[in-house]
Parts: sequence; structure tokens; C-alpha cells
Amino acid sequence: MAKRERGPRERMVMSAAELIRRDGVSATGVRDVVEHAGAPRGSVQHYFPGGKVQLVNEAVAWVGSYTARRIVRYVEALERPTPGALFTEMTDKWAAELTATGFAGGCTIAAATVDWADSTESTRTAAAAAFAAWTRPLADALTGMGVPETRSEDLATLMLSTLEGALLIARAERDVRALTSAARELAPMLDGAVP
Amino acid sequence: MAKRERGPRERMVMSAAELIRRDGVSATGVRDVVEHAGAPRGSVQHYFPGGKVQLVNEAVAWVGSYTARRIVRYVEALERPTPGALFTEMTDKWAAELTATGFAGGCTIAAATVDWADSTESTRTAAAAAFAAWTRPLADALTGMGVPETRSEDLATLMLSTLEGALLIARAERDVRALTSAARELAPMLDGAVP
DNA sequence: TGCGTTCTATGACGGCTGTCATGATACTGG
DNA sequence: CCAGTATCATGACAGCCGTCATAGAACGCA
Repeated sequence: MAKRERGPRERMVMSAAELIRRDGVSATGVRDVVEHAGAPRGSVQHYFPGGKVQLVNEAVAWVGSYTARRIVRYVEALERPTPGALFTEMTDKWAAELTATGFAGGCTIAAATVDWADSTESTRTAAAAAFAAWTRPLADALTGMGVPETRSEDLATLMLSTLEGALLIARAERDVRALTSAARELAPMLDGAVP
Repeated sequence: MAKRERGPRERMVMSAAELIRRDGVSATGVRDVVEHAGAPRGSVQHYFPGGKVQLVNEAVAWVGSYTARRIVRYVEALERPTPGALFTEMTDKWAAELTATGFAGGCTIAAATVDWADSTESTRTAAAAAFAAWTRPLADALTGMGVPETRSEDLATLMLSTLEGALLIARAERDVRALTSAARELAPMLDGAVP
């Protein structure tokens, strides 16, 4: 997964994101990140003079933009572009990932929010930016599918909220049930929003 | 809030739940819980011989049953009992709590899931039990409102997922926007499920 | 009164945390 | 070749963590 091309710096950011989404922010130590990335330990103070806070924030930002690009790709790949189909696509992808990894890891942004939203303002801001970066392409896609512009952003937020919540419940239950049943009910409702 | 009547044991469980939902599980130390509860430090090994794991699990279970009772009360208090009205009631209550507390604390169960779902099986099980304890009365209420029994549980899960996710986003954004817009869109859709 | 159980108090232990000081090495440009 | 910067390596620091051993206090019961 981690190409040789990537420098130690980017590898550390990716490893941080991976470990955070699995164990949470507080439980993820910088030594763990270094080891997981196969990076030299001395690099942490060289590349991240801001310490763990900087590392975590960059991980959050990285996941934010990476996932935003993924959303765009989902939209483009839809053969029958409707809001419900898009939502089903997202829940399906997550369900597949959860089962493939044995439910070992949820959303990095959710973990960062739960763990550090109160204590570290910069991390909370980064998480909010990530959510905003996902809402925008989602709302644009909905508008492109014929959803009235006044409702596009609300519906995008609804999709995101439901996805995040279902992901959380699925992880607790070690069962994709929450994802599939949320999609089964919400998808037709979303399609009803396009006149 | 904490009545004098409650023994130190229950006060510690409640304090644990409160601190966990604010700072996460890993960031909440047993010393913090003891201090927050105004309990004697020596009591922790007396009442919770299972250590921090037991304390966390009991906090999760406590929030689970407490919130389940709250859901039942919400249902009974509705003047015009429809699925949408119930969902709006829940999001409104959470939005009010978030603004009142300065967005300082989300859902205890979500925090426990994100932090310990992978590392501590018993906590994951407790979290799953809590979600189940919320789904059941919710589904029953929906059935009572005329929702077909085949869809009640799915819709209950959808409501819960959306609520949890919107709560998360709201905390990251320090804005109840996610809660209100999710309710604005989902509530009418839910009402459409009763024939 | 005296015994036994329940509860509280205190201090210590090893282990892990994030951070930093210090120094060695690699590499690049003149 | 040499100088200077970028990168890496190592060890130490203070602080917090969960846990436990030990002992004292409070209380009910006979």
C-alpha cells in the first residue's frame, strides 16, 4: 500500500490516520506511528516540530482531502446517477471495508472529533474542515442530479450524518446491519427528493 | 444533579460516563473520575475490582439504560405522535444540550466505541447492547404510530444512525446545523413511512 | 464490649507518554 | 574537497497512567 516513492513524512501522516481510526487519538502514540510507518524515530521532531498535535491535524486533513476525492470518483462512476444510488454506493463500500478488515477501524475524523474536539481546538477545526470538504462535492452532485439547490446541502449533510452514525453502530455491533438497513430505508427517500 | 442519596459507587459510574463523553475513554483517568465524583480514591479498587475496564463498561451500560428510558419518555410526551415528530424531538433535545454545555460532550457510547471497540471486547459488547436498548423502544414506538412492522426496526436504526452522525458533525463544527438540517430533511421522509 | 465486615486512606511500583538535547550521518551545492 | 543543510539516531527527562499492597477507620451485630 505504502509505495516506496512516498517519503517518510507522508508515510507517517498516513500511518497516523490509520492508527487513529483504529484505536483513537489518545491511544495512538507517536512511537506507534513511527514504527507503523517504518520511519526513523528522529524524524518526528524534524518533520513535525509542532509535535503530536501537528501530526494528528495533518492526518485529519489528509483523510479529509483523500476522502473528498473518493466521493467525486463515486459520483462519476455511477451508471444511474441518483441520490439513493450514490448513498447506497457509499454504504456498500464501507460495509465491504469493514468486513474485509474485521471491523478494525472506523472513520479517522470521527475518532479525532470524539477524542480531541474539546481539548484541542486546532484538531476540531481540522475535523470540521474535513466534513465541509465532503459536504461540498456531495451537494454539488445532488444538484447535478436534479435536487433543488435549496435542499442539496441539507441532504448532503443528512447523507453524511447517517453514514457516520451507521458506521459507528456497525463497528459496535460488528455487523454491517446498520449500514445496510440505513441505506435500504434512506435511499428511496433520497430519490424522492428529485422531482 | 448528583443527589446526596446516591452512594459513591453510582456517583463514580455517572462521573465516568460524563468524563468519557467529554474527553474520550483513554483520556479519562480513574483519578479524574474519583475527583469528579468526590469519591474516596480507595473506593475504586473496592467497588470496581475489575479496574478501569469494569468502570467503563458500567458507565456504558448506565448510559444505555438511562437513555432508553429517556426515549420512552419522549415518545409518551409527544402530542402529535408521528415518526418525524419523534425524530425532531430527539434532535432538538440534543441541540439544546449542546448549546447549553458549549458543545462540551457528545455521546458516551460513541466515545466508547471509537476508543475501545477494537481493544476491549467487553466494552464493544456493552456499546452494542446500548444501541440495541435504544433501537427496541424506538421500533416499538414506530409500530405504534402505524409504521409497518417489517420496516420499524430499519427505520429505528436509521433514526439512531442519523442522530449519532449529526451529533458528531455538530460537535466538530460547534454548530447545531447538522442536527437541524438532518431533522428538517429526514422528518418528513419518516412521516411518509406511515400509510 | 469485642469481633468481623465494609469502606476508606496512602504511598509505591513499573510502564508508557510526549518532548527535547545532543550528536552522528547523508546529501547537496559551490 | 569542503561547507552547510537536511535527515536520522539515541538516550534522557518529567509526568501521568492503571494497579496494587498495606493499613487504618467506621459500622453492624452478638
